[in-house]
Amino acid sequence: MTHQPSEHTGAPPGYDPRAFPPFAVTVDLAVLTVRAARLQVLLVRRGEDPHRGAWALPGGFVRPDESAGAAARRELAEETGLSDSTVRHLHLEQLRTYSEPDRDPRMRVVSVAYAALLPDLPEPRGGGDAAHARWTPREHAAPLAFDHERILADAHERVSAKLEYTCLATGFCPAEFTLGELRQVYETVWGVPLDPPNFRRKVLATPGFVEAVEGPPRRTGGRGKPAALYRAGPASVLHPPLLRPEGRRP
Amino acid sequence: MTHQPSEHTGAPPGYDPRAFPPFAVTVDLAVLTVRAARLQVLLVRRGEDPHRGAWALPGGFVRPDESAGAAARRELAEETGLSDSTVRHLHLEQLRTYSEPDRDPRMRVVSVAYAALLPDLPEPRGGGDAAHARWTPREHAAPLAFDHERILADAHERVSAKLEYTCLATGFCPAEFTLGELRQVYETVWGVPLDPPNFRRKVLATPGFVEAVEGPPRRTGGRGKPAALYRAGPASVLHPPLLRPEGRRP
DNA sequence: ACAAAAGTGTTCCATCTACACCCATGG
DNA sequence: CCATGGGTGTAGATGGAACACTTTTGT
Repeated sequence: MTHQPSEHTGAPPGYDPRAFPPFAVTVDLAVLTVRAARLQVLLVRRGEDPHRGAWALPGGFVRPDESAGAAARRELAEETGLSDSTVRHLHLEQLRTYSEPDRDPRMRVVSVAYAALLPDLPEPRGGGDAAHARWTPREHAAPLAFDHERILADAHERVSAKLEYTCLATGFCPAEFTLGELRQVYETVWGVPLDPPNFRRKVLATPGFVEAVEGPPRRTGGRGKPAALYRAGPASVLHPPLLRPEGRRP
Repeated sequence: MTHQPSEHTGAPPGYDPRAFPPFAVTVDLAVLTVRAARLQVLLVRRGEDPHRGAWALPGGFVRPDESAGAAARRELAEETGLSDSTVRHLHLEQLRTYSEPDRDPRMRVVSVAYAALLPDLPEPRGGGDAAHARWTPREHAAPLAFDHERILADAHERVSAKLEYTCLATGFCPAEFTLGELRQVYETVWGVPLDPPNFRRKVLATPGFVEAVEGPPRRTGGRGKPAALYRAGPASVLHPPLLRPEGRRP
Protein backbone atom coordinates (compact mmCIF):
# COMPACT_ATOMS: atom_id res chain seq x y z
CA MET A 1 0.00 0.00 0.00
CA THR A 2 0.81 3.55 -0.18
CA HIS A 3 3.76 3.33 -2.47
CA GLN A 4 5.39 6.28 -4.02
CA PRO A 5 4.66 6.07 -7.71
CA SER A 6 8.34 6.22 -8.55
CA GLU A 7 9.28 3.71 -5.85
CA HIS A 8 10.47 0.30 -6.95
CA THR A 9 9.58 -0.97 -10.36
CA GLY A 10 5.81 -0.83 -10.58
CA ALA A 11 5.87 2.55 -12.23
CA PRO A 12 8.49 4.51 -14.10
CA PRO A 13 10.20 7.42 -12.33
CA GLY A 14 8.27 10.64 -12.33
CA TYR A 15 5.13 8.73 -13.06
CA ASP A 16 1.81 10.50 -12.65
CA PRO A 17 -0.75 8.19 -11.06
CA ARG A 18 -3.62 10.02 -12.72
CA ALA A 19 -2.36 8.89 -16.11
CA PHE A 20 -2.72 5.26 -15.01
CA PRO A 21 -5.61 3.37 -16.55
CA PRO A 22 -7.98 3.49 -13.63
CA PHE A 23 -8.70 0.45 -11.51
CA ALA A 24 -12.26 0.19 -10.29
CA VAL A 25 -12.50 -1.30 -6.81
CA THR A 26 -15.63 -3.15 -5.79
CA VAL A 27 -16.80 -5.36 -2.95
CA ASP A 28 -18.71 -8.62 -3.28
CA LEU A 29 -20.68 -10.10 -0.41
CA ALA A 30 -21.42 -13.71 0.41
CA VAL A 31 -24.24 -13.16 2.91
CA LEU A 32 -25.01 -16.45 4.60
CA THR A 33 -27.77 -17.57 6.92
CA VAL A 34 -29.30 -20.79 8.21
CA ARG A 35 -32.96 -21.00 7.24
CA ALA A 36 -35.13 -24.08 7.43
CA ALA A 37 -32.12 -26.23 8.36
CA ARG A 38 -30.31 -25.22 5.19
CA LEU A 39 -27.40 -22.92 4.45
CA GLN A 40 -28.75 -20.12 2.32
CA VAL A 41 -27.09 -17.25 0.52
CA LEU A 42 -28.43 -13.86 -0.48
CA LEU A 43 -28.51 -13.43 -4.27
CA VAL A 44 -29.57 -10.56 -6.49
CA ARG A 45 -30.66 -10.68 -10.10
CA ARG A 46 -28.53 -8.61 -12.45
CA GLY A 47 -30.34 -5.96 -14.40
CA GLU A 48 -27.53 -5.15 -16.82
CA ASP A 49 -25.08 -6.79 -19.16
CA PRO A 50 -22.93 -8.73 -18.90
CA HIS A 51 -24.84 -11.59 -17.33
CA ARG A 52 -28.11 -9.67 -17.47
CA GLY A 53 -30.78 -11.70 -15.73
CA ALA A 54 -28.28 -13.99 -14.03
CA TRP A 55 -28.08 -14.39 -10.27
CA ALA A 56 -25.09 -12.83 -8.57
CA LEU A 57 -23.73 -11.96 -5.16
CA PRO A 58 -24.65 -8.48 -3.97
CA GLY A 59 -21.93 -5.88 -4.12
CA GLY A 60 -20.92 -2.56 -5.55
CA PHE A 61 -18.31 0.11 -5.91
CA VAL A 62 -16.10 1.33 -3.14
CA ARG A 63 -16.57 5.06 -2.89
CA PRO A 64 -13.60 7.42 -2.86
CA ASP A 65 -13.94 8.24 0.82
CA GLU A 66 -14.62 4.83 2.37
CA SER A 67 -12.68 1.65 3.04
CA ALA A 68 -13.66 -1.62 1.42
CA GLY A 69 -15.04 -2.82 4.75
CA ALA A 70 -17.22 0.27 5.07
CA ALA A 71 -18.43 -0.22 1.51
CA ALA A 72 -19.34 -3.81 2.32
CA ARG A 73 -21.39 -2.72 5.35
CA ARG A 74 -23.13 -0.03 3.36
CA GLU A 75 -24.03 -2.45 0.58
CA LEU A 76 -25.19 -5.01 3.12
CA ALA A 77 -27.51 -2.50 4.78
CA GLU A 78 -28.92 -1.47 1.42
CA GLU A 79 -29.49 -5.03 0.23
CA THR A 80 -31.05 -6.37 3.41
CA GLY A 81 -32.82 -3.32 4.78
CA LEU A 82 -31.18 -3.93 8.14
CA SER A 83 -30.61 -0.92 10.35
CA ASP A 84 -27.21 0.73 10.21
CA SER A 85 -26.57 -0.04 13.86
CA THR A 86 -27.30 -3.73 13.34
CA VAL A 87 -25.02 -3.91 10.34
CA ARG A 88 -22.34 -1.98 12.17
CA HIS A 89 -22.02 -4.62 14.86
CA LEU A 90 -22.09 -7.85 12.92
CA HIS A 91 -19.05 -9.76 11.83
CA LEU A 92 -17.73 -9.19 8.33
CA GLU A 93 -15.00 -11.57 7.25
CA GLN A 94 -12.70 -10.40 4.48
CA LEU A 95 -12.13 -13.41 2.24
CA ARG A 96 -9.65 -12.37 -0.40
CA THR A 97 -9.24 -10.10 -3.37
CA TYR A 98 -9.89 -11.17 -6.94
CA SER A 99 -7.88 -9.25 -9.46
CA GLU A 100 -7.55 -11.18 -12.73
CA PRO A 101 -7.28 -8.60 -15.52
CA ASP A 102 -9.99 -10.20 -17.65
CA ARG A 103 -12.72 -10.64 -15.08
CA ASP A 104 -14.80 -7.93 -16.64
CA PRO A 105 -14.55 -7.36 -20.39
CA ARG A 106 -15.32 -3.67 -20.11
CA MET A 107 -12.80 -2.40 -17.60
CA ARG A 108 -10.24 -3.34 -15.02
CA VAL A 109 -12.06 -4.30 -11.83
CA VAL A 110 -10.46 -5.45 -8.59
CA SER A 111 -12.91 -6.89 -6.10
CA VAL A 112 -12.55 -7.45 -2.36
CA ALA A 113 -14.83 -10.28 -1.25
CA TYR A 114 -16.46 -10.49 2.20
CA ALA A 115 -18.53 -13.07 4.00
CA ALA A 116 -21.28 -12.00 6.39
CA LEU A 117 -23.23 -14.18 8.81
CA LEU A 118 -26.85 -13.38 9.64
CA PRO A 119 -29.46 -15.02 11.85
CA ASP A 120 -32.61 -16.22 10.19
CA LEU A 121 -34.44 -13.16 8.89
CA PRO A 122 -37.66 -12.53 7.01
CA GLU A 123 -37.29 -12.37 3.23
CA PRO A 124 -35.11 -9.41 2.34
CA ARG A 125 -37.22 -6.27 2.12
CA GLY A 126 -34.54 -4.57 0.15
CA GLY A 127 -34.66 -0.84 0.47
CA GLY A 128 -35.19 0.66 -2.94
CA ASP A 129 -33.17 -0.94 -5.69
CA ALA A 130 -32.72 -4.29 -3.99
CA ALA A 131 -36.24 -5.63 -4.27
CA HIS A 132 -34.72 -8.30 -6.49
CA ALA A 133 -32.75 -9.88 -3.62
CA ARG A 134 -33.61 -13.42 -2.52
CA TRP A 135 -32.40 -16.13 -0.15
CA THR A 136 -31.32 -19.22 -2.06
CA PRO A 137 -30.17 -22.59 -0.72
CA ARG A 138 -26.41 -22.77 -1.12
CA GLU A 139 -26.53 -25.91 -3.26
CA HIS A 140 -28.92 -24.23 -5.69
CA ALA A 141 -26.77 -21.14 -6.05
CA ALA A 142 -25.58 -21.99 -9.55
CA PRO A 143 -24.95 -20.80 -12.11
CA LEU A 144 -23.88 -17.38 -10.89
CA ALA A 145 -22.53 -14.39 -12.79
CA PHE A 146 -18.79 -13.88 -13.18
CA ASP A 147 -16.75 -16.03 -10.78
CA HIS A 148 -19.23 -15.64 -7.96
CA GLU A 149 -19.54 -19.40 -7.59
CA ARG A 150 -15.87 -19.46 -6.72
CA ILE A 151 -16.30 -16.66 -4.20
CA LEU A 152 -19.25 -18.48 -2.65
CA ALA A 153 -17.21 -21.67 -2.40
CA ASP A 154 -14.37 -19.75 -0.76
CA ALA A 155 -16.84 -18.19 1.67
CA HIS A 156 -18.36 -21.55 2.57
CA GLU A 157 -14.95 -23.08 3.15
CA ARG A 158 -13.73 -20.14 5.21
CA VAL A 159 -16.83 -20.12 7.40
CA SER A 160 -16.66 -23.90 7.84
CA ALA A 161 -13.06 -23.63 8.96
CA LYS A 162 -13.70 -20.71 11.29
CA LEU A 163 -16.52 -22.55 13.04
CA GLU A 164 -13.89 -24.98 14.25
CA TYR A 165 -11.76 -22.59 16.21
CA THR A 166 -13.82 -19.42 16.72
CA CYS A 167 -17.17 -18.48 18.22
CA LEU A 168 -18.44 -17.37 14.82
CA ALA A 169 -21.40 -19.76 14.92
CA THR A 170 -23.33 -17.50 17.27
CA GLY A 171 -23.43 -15.00 14.42
CA PHE A 172 -25.97 -17.26 12.71
CA CYS A 173 -28.18 -17.29 15.82
CA PRO A 174 -30.63 -14.75 17.23
CA ALA A 175 -29.73 -12.96 20.47
CA GLU A 176 -30.98 -15.88 22.55
CA PHE A 177 -30.77 -19.42 21.32
CA THR A 178 -30.80 -23.04 22.46
CA LEU A 179 -27.86 -25.34 22.19
CA GLY A 180 -29.87 -27.38 19.71
CA GLU A 181 -30.12 -24.36 17.44
CA LEU A 182 -26.41 -23.72 17.78
CA ARG A 183 -25.71 -27.33 16.97
CA GLN A 184 -27.90 -27.10 13.89
CA VAL A 185 -25.74 -24.24 12.66
CA TYR A 186 -22.70 -26.48 12.77
CA GLU A 187 -24.53 -29.40 11.21
CA THR A 188 -25.95 -27.26 8.43
CA VAL A 189 -22.74 -25.46 7.51
CA TRP A 190 -20.63 -28.61 7.72
CA GLY A 191 -23.26 -30.90 6.26
CA VAL A 192 -22.67 -33.61 8.87
CA PRO A 193 -24.66 -34.73 11.92
CA LEU A 194 -23.10 -34.16 15.34
CA ASP A 195 -23.64 -36.05 18.57
CA PRO A 196 -25.88 -33.81 20.72
CA PRO A 197 -24.50 -34.83 24.12
CA ASN A 198 -20.89 -34.39 23.08
CA PHE A 199 -21.64 -31.10 21.34
CA ARG A 200 -23.29 -29.80 24.47
CA ARG A 201 -20.35 -30.73 26.67
CA LYS A 202 -17.87 -29.22 24.26
CA VAL A 203 -19.64 -25.89 24.05
CA LEU A 204 -20.23 -25.57 27.79
CA ALA A 205 -16.63 -26.57 28.52
CA THR A 206 -15.34 -23.65 26.46
CA PRO A 207 -15.27 -20.62 28.74
CA GLY A 208 -16.94 -17.55 27.24
CA PHE A 209 -18.48 -19.30 24.26
CA VAL A 210 -22.08 -19.07 25.56
CA GLU A 211 -23.68 -17.72 28.73
CA ALA A 212 -26.83 -19.13 30.30
CA VAL A 213 -29.74 -16.69 30.30
CA GLU A 214 -30.64 -16.11 33.94
CA GLY A 215 -34.39 -16.49 34.05
CA PRO A 216 -35.64 -20.05 33.64
CA PRO A 217 -37.49 -19.21 30.42
CA ARG A 218 -37.42 -22.06 27.97
CA ARG A 219 -38.27 -22.35 24.33
CA THR A 220 -38.86 -25.15 21.95
CA GLY A 221 -37.96 -25.57 18.36
CA GLY A 222 -41.01 -27.76 17.71
CA ARG A 223 -41.75 -30.64 20.01
CA GLY A 224 -39.62 -32.29 22.64
CA LYS A 225 -38.35 -31.06 25.98
CA PRO A 226 -37.96 -27.29 26.24
CA ALA A 227 -34.36 -26.19 26.17
CA ALA A 228 -32.42 -23.68 28.21
CA LEU A 229 -31.56 -20.40 26.52
CA TYR A 230 -28.10 -19.01 26.01
CA ARG A 231 -26.49 -15.81 24.83
CA ALA A 232 -23.24 -15.38 22.91
CA GLY A 233 -20.37 -15.04 25.39
CA PRO A 234 -17.38 -12.70 25.33
CA ALA A 235 -14.91 -15.22 23.92
CA SER A 236 -13.90 -15.08 20.27
CA VAL A 237 -11.67 -18.13 19.95
CA LEU A 238 -12.30 -21.72 20.96
CA HIS A 239 -9.83 -23.58 23.13
CA PRO A 240 -9.73 -26.38 22.33
CA PRO A 241 -11.22 -26.31 18.82
CA LEU A 242 -14.44 -28.02 17.85
CA LEU A 243 -13.30 -30.09 14.89
CA ARG A 244 -15.61 -31.40 12.21
CA PRO A 245 -15.61 -35.16 12.02
CA GLU A 246 -13.57 -35.27 8.80
CA GLY A 247 -10.22 -36.88 8.29
CA ARG A 248 -11.23 -40.03 10.13
CA ARG A 249 -8.64 -42.71 9.71
CA PRO A 250 -10.26 -45.94 8.48
CA MET B 1 -15.94 -7.79 -8.80
CA THR B 2 -17.00 -6.91 -12.20
CA HIS B 3 -20.00 -4.85 -11.36
CA GLN B 4 -21.81 -2.81 -13.85
CA PRO B 5 -21.25 0.80 -12.92
CA SER B 6 -24.97 1.43 -12.70
CA GLU B 7 -25.63 -1.78 -10.79
CA HIS B 8 -26.77 -1.47 -7.19
CA THR B 9 -25.90 1.62 -5.28
CA GLY B 10 -22.16 2.02 -5.55
CA ALA B 11 -22.45 4.38 -8.45
CA PRO B 12 -25.23 6.53 -9.84
CA PRO B 13 -27.06 5.31 -12.98
CA GLY B 14 -25.30 6.05 -16.20
CA TYR B 15 -22.10 6.56 -14.33
CA ASP B 16 -18.88 6.60 -16.34
CA PRO B 17 -16.15 4.68 -14.52
CA ARG B 18 -13.43 6.80 -16.12
CA ALA B 19 -14.73 9.82 -14.27
CA PHE B 20 -14.14 8.03 -10.97
CA PRO B 21 -11.22 9.29 -8.93
CA PRO B 22 -8.73 6.59 -9.77
CA PHE B 23 -7.73 3.94 -7.27
CA ALA B 24 -4.13 2.88 -7.43
CA VAL B 25 -3.66 -0.82 -6.66
CA THR B 26 -0.40 -2.03 -5.19
CA VAL B 27 0.98 -5.21 -3.67
CA ASP B 28 3.04 -5.46 -0.50
CA LEU B 29 5.19 -8.47 0.28
CA ALA B 30 6.13 -9.96 3.62
CA VAL B 31 9.02 -12.15 2.46
CA LEU B 32 10.00 -14.45 5.30
CA THR B 33 12.89 -16.81 5.81
CA VAL B 34 14.63 -18.65 8.63
CA ARG B 35 18.26 -17.58 8.89
CA ALA B 36 20.56 -18.27 11.78
CA ALA B 37 17.71 -19.74 13.83
CA ARG B 38 15.72 -16.52 13.54
CA LEU B 39 12.70 -15.48 11.56
CA GLN B 40 13.82 -12.77 9.20
CA VAL B 41 11.96 -10.51 6.83
CA LEU B 42 13.10 -8.78 3.66
CA LEU B 43 13.03 -4.98 4.00
CA VAL B 44 13.85 -2.19 1.61
CA ARG B 45 14.82 1.38 2.41
CA ARG B 46 12.50 3.99 0.97
CA GLY B 47 14.10 6.51 -1.29
CA GLU B 48 11.17 8.91 -1.48
CA ASP B 49 8.72 10.74 0.70
CA PRO B 50 6.71 10.02 2.63
CA HIS B 51 8.78 7.99 5.03
CA ARG B 52 11.97 8.67 3.05
CA GLY B 53 14.80 6.68 4.57
CA ALA B 54 12.46 4.44 6.57
CA TRP B 55 12.43 0.68 6.20
CA ALA B 56 9.42 -0.82 4.45
CA LEU B 57 8.14 -4.03 2.96
CA PRO B 58 8.93 -4.45 -0.74
CA GLY B 59 6.08 -3.89 -3.13
CA GLY B 60 4.86 -1.88 -6.03
CA PHE B 61 2.10 -1.12 -8.46
CA VAL B 62 -0.07 -3.68 -10.13
CA ARG B 63 0.22 -3.15 -13.87
CA PRO B 64 -2.88 -2.85 -16.02
CA ASP B 65 -2.42 -6.26 -17.60
CA GLU B 66 -1.49 -8.44 -14.63
CA SER B 67 -3.24 -9.84 -11.58
CA ALA B 68 -2.18 -8.87 -8.09
CA GLY B 69 -0.60 -12.29 -7.65
CA ALA B 70 1.42 -11.87 -10.82
CA ALA B 71 2.53 -8.44 -9.67
CA ALA B 72 3.64 -9.92 -6.35
CA ARG B 73 5.73 -12.56 -8.13
CA ARG B 74 7.28 -9.99 -10.43
CA GLU B 75 8.20 -7.72 -7.52
CA LEU B 76 9.58 -10.67 -5.59
CA ALA B 77 11.82 -11.68 -8.48
CA GLU B 78 13.06 -8.10 -8.85
CA GLU B 79 13.77 -7.64 -5.15
CA THR B 80 15.49 -10.97 -4.56
CA GLY B 81 17.14 -11.60 -7.90
CA LEU B 82 15.67 -15.09 -7.94
CA SER B 83 15.02 -16.65 -11.31
CA ASP B 84 11.54 -16.36 -12.77
CA SER B 85 11.08 -20.10 -12.73
CA THR B 86 11.97 -20.31 -9.03
CA VAL B 87 9.61 -17.52 -8.15
CA ARG B 88 6.89 -19.03 -10.32
CA HIS B 89 6.78 -22.21 -8.28
CA LEU B 90 6.97 -20.98 -4.71
CA HIS B 91 4.00 -20.44 -2.48
CA LEU B 92 2.52 -16.96 -2.27
CA GLU B 93 -0.13 -16.53 0.40
CA GLN B 94 -2.60 -13.71 -0.08
CA LEU B 95 -3.09 -12.14 3.35
CA ARG B 96 -5.72 -9.46 2.98
CA THR B 97 -6.36 -6.13 1.37
CA TYR B 98 -5.80 -2.82 3.11
CA SER B 99 -8.00 -0.06 1.83
CA GLU B 100 -8.36 2.71 4.41
CA PRO B 101 -8.87 5.95 2.47
CA ASP B 102 -6.18 7.84 4.36
CA ARG B 103 -3.33 5.38 4.12
CA ASP B 104 -1.44 7.55 1.73
CA PRO B 105 -1.87 11.33 1.93
CA ARG B 106 -1.25 11.83 -1.77
CA MET B 107 -3.75 9.55 -3.41
CA ARG B 108 -6.15 6.68 -2.90
CA VAL B 109 -4.16 3.46 -2.70
CA VAL B 110 -5.57 -0.02 -2.16
CA SER B 111 -2.96 -2.63 -1.38
CA VAL B 112 -3.13 -6.41 -1.57
CA ALA B 113 -0.68 -7.97 0.88
CA TYR B 114 1.07 -11.29 0.32
CA ALA B 115 3.34 -13.47 2.39
CA ALA B 116 6.12 -15.48 0.74
CA LEU B 117 8.27 -18.19 2.29
CA LEU B 118 11.86 -18.68 1.19
CA PRO B 119 14.62 -21.05 2.24
CA ASP B 120 17.80 -19.53 3.62
CA LEU B 121 19.41 -17.55 0.81
CA PRO B 122 22.53 -15.43 0.45
CA GLU B 123 22.01 -11.72 1.08
CA PRO B 124 19.64 -10.35 -1.53
CA ARG B 125 21.60 -9.44 -4.65
CA GLY B 126 18.74 -7.32 -5.80
CA GLY B 127 18.66 -6.92 -9.52
CA GLY B 128 19.05 -3.24 -10.33
CA ASP B 129 17.00 -0.98 -8.15
CA ALA B 130 16.77 -3.30 -5.17
CA ALA B 131 20.35 -3.14 -3.94
CA HIS B 132 18.89 -1.52 -0.84
CA ALA B 133 17.10 -4.72 0.22
CA ARG B 134 18.17 -6.47 3.42
CA TRP B 135 17.19 -9.38 5.65
CA THR B 136 16.19 -8.19 9.09
CA PRO B 137 15.24 -10.23 12.17
CA ARG B 138 11.49 -10.04 12.58
CA GLU B 139 11.68 -8.57 16.09
CA HIS B 140 13.91 -5.75 14.84
CA ALA B 141 11.58 -4.88 11.99
CA ALA B 142 10.32 -1.69 13.60
CA PRO B 143 9.53 1.03 12.98
CA LEU B 144 8.34 0.48 9.42
CA ALA B 145 6.77 2.87 6.94
CA PHE B 146 2.98 3.19 6.67
CA ASP B 147 1.16 0.29 8.35
CA HIS B 148 3.73 -2.26 7.30
CA GLU B 149 4.23 -3.35 10.89
CA ARG B 150 0.59 -4.40 10.93
CA ILE B 151 1.00 -6.28 7.65
CA LEU B 152 4.08 -8.02 8.99
CA ALA B 153 2.22 -9.00 12.15
CA ASP B 154 -0.66 -10.36 10.04
CA ALA B 155 1.83 -12.30 7.92
CA HIS B 156 3.54 -13.78 10.96
CA GLU B 157 0.24 -14.82 12.49
CA ARG B 158 -1.06 -16.31 9.23
CA VAL B 159 2.11 -18.30 8.64
CA SER B 160 2.14 -19.49 12.25
CA ALA B 161 -1.42 -20.70 11.91
CA LYS B 162 -0.84 -22.37 8.56
CA LEU B 163 2.13 -24.31 9.88
CA GLU B 164 -0.35 -26.10 12.13
CA TYR B 165 -2.51 -27.65 9.47
CA THR B 166 -0.60 -27.41 6.18
CA CYS B 167 2.77 -28.55 4.84
CA LEU B 168 3.84 -24.94 4.39
CA ALA B 169 6.92 -25.38 6.59
CA THR B 170 8.82 -27.14 3.83
CA GLY B 171 8.70 -23.84 1.95
CA PHE B 172 11.30 -22.51 4.41
CA CYS B 173 13.60 -25.46 3.72
CA PRO B 174 15.98 -26.24 0.85
CA ALA B 175 15.11 -29.10 -1.51
CA GLU B 176 16.57 -31.66 0.88
CA PHE B 177 16.49 -31.18 4.61
CA THR B 178 16.71 -33.01 7.92
CA LEU B 179 13.88 -33.32 10.37
CA GLY B 180 15.91 -31.20 12.76
CA GLU B 181 15.93 -28.37 10.24
CA LEU B 182 12.21 -28.74 9.70
CA ARG B 183 11.65 -28.68 13.43
CA GLN B 184 13.73 -25.54 13.72
CA VAL B 185 11.39 -23.86 11.25
CA TYR B 186 8.48 -24.54 13.56
CA GLU B 187 10.38 -23.51 16.65
CA THR B 188 11.58 -20.30 15.04
CA VAL B 189 8.26 -19.20 13.60
CA TRP B 190 6.33 -20.11 16.72
CA GLY B 191 9.00 -19.01 19.15
CA VAL B 192 8.64 -22.12 21.30
CA PRO B 193 10.79 -25.24 21.71
CA LEU B 194 9.33 -28.54 20.56
CA ASP B 195 10.07 -32.04 21.76
CA PRO B 196 12.27 -33.62 19.05
CA PRO B 197 11.05 -37.21 19.45
CA ASN B 198 7.38 -36.25 19.37
CA PHE B 199 7.92 -33.89 16.45
CA ARG B 200 9.63 -36.61 14.49
CA ARG B 201 6.82 -39.08 15.08
CA LYS B 202 4.18 -36.53 14.18
CA VAL B 203 5.80 -35.61 10.87
CA LEU B 204 6.50 -39.18 9.82
CA ALA B 205 2.99 -40.25 10.78
CA THR B 206 1.49 -37.72 8.36
CA PRO B 207 1.35 -39.37 4.94
CA GLY B 208 2.80 -37.22 2.16
CA PHE B 209 4.34 -34.57 4.41
CA VAL B 210 7.94 -35.64 3.78
CA GLU B 211 9.60 -38.40 1.75
CA ALA B 212 12.86 -40.08 2.69
CA VAL B 213 15.65 -39.47 0.20
CA GLU B 214 16.63 -42.89 -1.15
CA GLY B 215 20.40 -42.93 -0.93
CA PRO B 216 21.77 -43.20 2.60
CA PRO B 217 23.48 -39.80 2.38
CA ARG B 218 23.45 -37.98 5.65
CA ARG B 219 24.19 -34.44 6.63
CA THR B 220 24.78 -32.64 9.83
CA GLY B 221 23.75 -29.23 10.99
CA GLY B 222 26.85 -28.85 13.12
CA ARG B 223 27.87 -31.61 15.47
CA GLY B 224 25.92 -34.58 16.66
CA LYS B 225 24.70 -37.67 14.86
CA PRO B 226 24.13 -37.21 11.14
CA ALA B 227 20.48 -37.12 10.18
CA ALA B 228 18.55 -38.72 7.35
CA LEU B 229 17.51 -36.43 4.52
CA TYR B 230 13.96 -35.81 3.40
CA ARG B 231 12.18 -34.09 0.56
CA ALA B 232 8.85 -32.27 0.64
CA GLY B 233 6.05 -34.75 -0.06
CA PRO B 234 2.96 -34.36 -2.22
CA ALA B 235 0.56 -33.59 0.62
CA SER B 236 -0.58 -30.03 1.24
CA VAL B 237 -2.68 -30.43 4.38
CA LEU B 238 -1.84 -32.11 7.66
CA HIS B 239 -4.13 -34.74 9.14
CA PRO B 240 -4.10 -34.50 12.06
CA PRO B 241 -2.77 -30.97 12.63
CA LEU B 242 0.49 -30.18 14.36
CA LEU B 243 -0.69 -27.76 17.03
CA ARG B 244 1.57 -25.29 18.77
CA PRO B 245 1.72 -25.80 22.51
CA GLU B 246 -0.43 -22.76 23.30
CA GLY B 247 -3.73 -22.70 25.09
CA ARG B 248 -2.59 -25.09 27.77
CA ARG B 249 -5.08 -25.27 30.56
CA PRO B 250 -3.39 -24.62 33.94
C1' DA C 1 35.73 -38.64 27.28
C1' DC C 2 32.26 -35.44 26.69
C1' DA C 3 28.72 -32.67 24.39
C1' DA C 4 25.25 -32.53 21.12
C1' DA C 5 21.97 -34.05 18.06
C1' DA C 6 19.44 -38.27 15.96
C1' DG C 7 16.43 -41.71 16.79
C1' DT C 8 13.47 -45.46 19.68
C1' DG C 9 10.50 -46.79 23.39
C1' DT C 10 7.19 -46.20 27.04
C1' DT C 11 4.13 -44.25 30.37
C1' DC C 12 0.62 -41.02 31.76
C1' DC C 13 -3.23 -38.28 30.94
C1' DA C 14 -6.54 -35.23 28.50
C1' DT C 15 -9.88 -35.51 25.23
C1' DC C 16 -12.88 -37.40 21.86
C1' DT C 17 -16.40 -41.14 20.60
C1' DA C 18 -20.01 -43.81 21.15
C1' DC C 19 -23.68 -45.16 23.28
C1' DA C 20 -27.08 -46.10 27.26
C1' DC C 21 -30.30 -43.88 29.83
C1' DC C 22 -33.66 -40.49 32.05
C1' DC C 23 -36.60 -36.12 31.50
C1' DA C 24 -40.15 -33.13 29.61
C1' DT C 25 -43.36 -32.00 26.18
C1' DG C 26 -46.83 -32.36 22.12
C1' DG C 27 -49.74 -35.16 19.47
C1' DC D 1 -48.38 -43.58 25.37
C1' DC D 2 -45.24 -42.80 22.07
C1' DA D 3 -42.24 -39.91 19.24
C1' DT D 4 -39.05 -36.20 19.69
C1' DG D 5 -35.57 -33.49 21.38
C1' DG D 6 -33.04 -31.93 25.94
C1' DG D 7 -29.83 -33.34 29.19
C1' DT D 8 -26.59 -36.67 32.20
C1' DG D 9 -23.44 -40.58 32.73
C1' DT D 10 -19.87 -43.64 31.46
C1' DA D 11 -16.50 -47.08 29.19
C1' DG D 12 -13.22 -47.52 25.53
C1' DA D 13 -10.15 -45.62 22.00
C1' DT D 14 -7.00 -42.13 20.56
C1' DG D 15 -3.40 -39.22 20.50
C1' DG D 16 -0.33 -35.84 22.59
C1' DA D 17 3.22 -34.63 26.49
C1' DA D 18 6.99 -35.90 29.02
C1' DC D 19 10.97 -38.31 29.66
C1' DA D 20 14.31 -42.32 29.81
C1' DC D 21 17.51 -44.36 26.88
C1' DT D 22 20.66 -45.73 22.89
C1' DT D 23 23.36 -44.22 18.74
C1' DT D 24 26.63 -41.51 16.21
C1' DT D 25 29.27 -37.85 15.27
C1' DG D 26 32.78 -33.50 16.35
C1' DT D 27 36.09 -31.56 19.55
